[in-house]
Amino acid sequence: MLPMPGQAPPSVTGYALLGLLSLRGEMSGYGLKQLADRTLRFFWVAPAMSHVYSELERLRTAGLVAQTVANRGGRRLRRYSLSERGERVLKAWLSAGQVEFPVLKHEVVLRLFLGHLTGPDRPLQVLDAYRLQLNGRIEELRAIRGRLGTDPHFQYPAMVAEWGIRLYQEELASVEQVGSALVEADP
Amino acid sequence: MLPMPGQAPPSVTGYALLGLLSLRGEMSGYGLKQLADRTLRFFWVAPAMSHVYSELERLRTAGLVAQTVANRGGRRLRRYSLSERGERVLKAWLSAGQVEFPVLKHEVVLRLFLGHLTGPDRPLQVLDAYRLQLNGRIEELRAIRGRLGTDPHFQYPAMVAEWGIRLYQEELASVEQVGSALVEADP
DNA sequence: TGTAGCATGTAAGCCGTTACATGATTGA
DNA sequence: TCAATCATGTAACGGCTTACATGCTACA
Repeated sequence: MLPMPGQAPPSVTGYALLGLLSLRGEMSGYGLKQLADRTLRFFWVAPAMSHVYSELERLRTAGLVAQTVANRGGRRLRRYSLSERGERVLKAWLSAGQVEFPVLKHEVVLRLFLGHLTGPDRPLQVLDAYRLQLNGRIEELRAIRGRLGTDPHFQYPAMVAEWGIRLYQEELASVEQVGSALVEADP
Repeated sequence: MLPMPGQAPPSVTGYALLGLLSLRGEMSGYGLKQLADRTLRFFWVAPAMSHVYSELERLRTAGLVAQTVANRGGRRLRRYSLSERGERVLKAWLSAGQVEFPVLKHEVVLRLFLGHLTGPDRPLQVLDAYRLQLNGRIEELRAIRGRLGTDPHFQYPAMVAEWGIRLYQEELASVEQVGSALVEADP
């Protein structure tokens, strides 16, 4: 049940990758990275390609993923899937205790926080660029939400997509509000 | 203007610490950590004590902070302040180009995303605990906002506190909404 | 007199990134 | 035939954490 005695348990990102495998079945490291970019990125991280490979290797060593190696054109193509043990360990982790409070690394707000060093124009400029990026993200998420449809197999990812759309829309509203505060504080 | 040729520029956390020094003037590493826990934590990170010390040492080597060493009871008490060069470098960074899109590491949403492995009860439970933590955070931020008052010197931190209160309140609303979706999807 | 808070550090190690290196397959 | 995409990896390093180690000061 617990990750083998003497082995460090997977990192949260490790568990997240196991979760992606549970959702989509067998896939390559490359494919997993693509999937992470469409999912995990919005609420966890977009792991680097090399990170995905090293993490998969660690999970394989721990017996949490199974690997099948095929030879195509003289090179090996690996495909990974969740092992039974992997599924047990993942479920145990999901059901277990403490969930960390979210961590936000928000450079836009850092710029606002240090506004006394620049005056209000710079935060306003940054906010403006941020607004554009937010609109882009909302579009991405809407497209993803659309593709998920009403298939009950993807109902949880669909909820997450909707959560994200809402979050970014609210960020947009905050941008407006902070913008007004900055303009008023200008003199 | 640029951080010395041949020296790596500070990390964002390095700049953030410079910013805290610019806001409050001379202080100890210990004090800086306390301040970070009341400010940076909400939109960047809560750096570990040892990280604050190592970062200050790096900034000192780069000539961005000045250090004064006093002897009290046979041991050295160090106090740090922003150097002129530090202020120039910080302002240059604040005014410069690309601001990264915020990164969110949200374990609560990760649990929701993988709901197919647990069923809706576990995400509901997690959401419930999260609601409590959010209320706590909102209280903290309100207290901080209150202490900042209307002093124009702290008007930007005050805006950030207000932004945070709003963010967490919206998270609370999202928790309600996701909760309803989970209950409806239950069967 | 004891304990909570102030204060400073070192060492080991994990998580994750960038840069570098290589090659096959697909489709325009 | 060329470029984009699929695909797999290694090396070096940065940022940050945990664990460990130490000792003073204020105050109840």
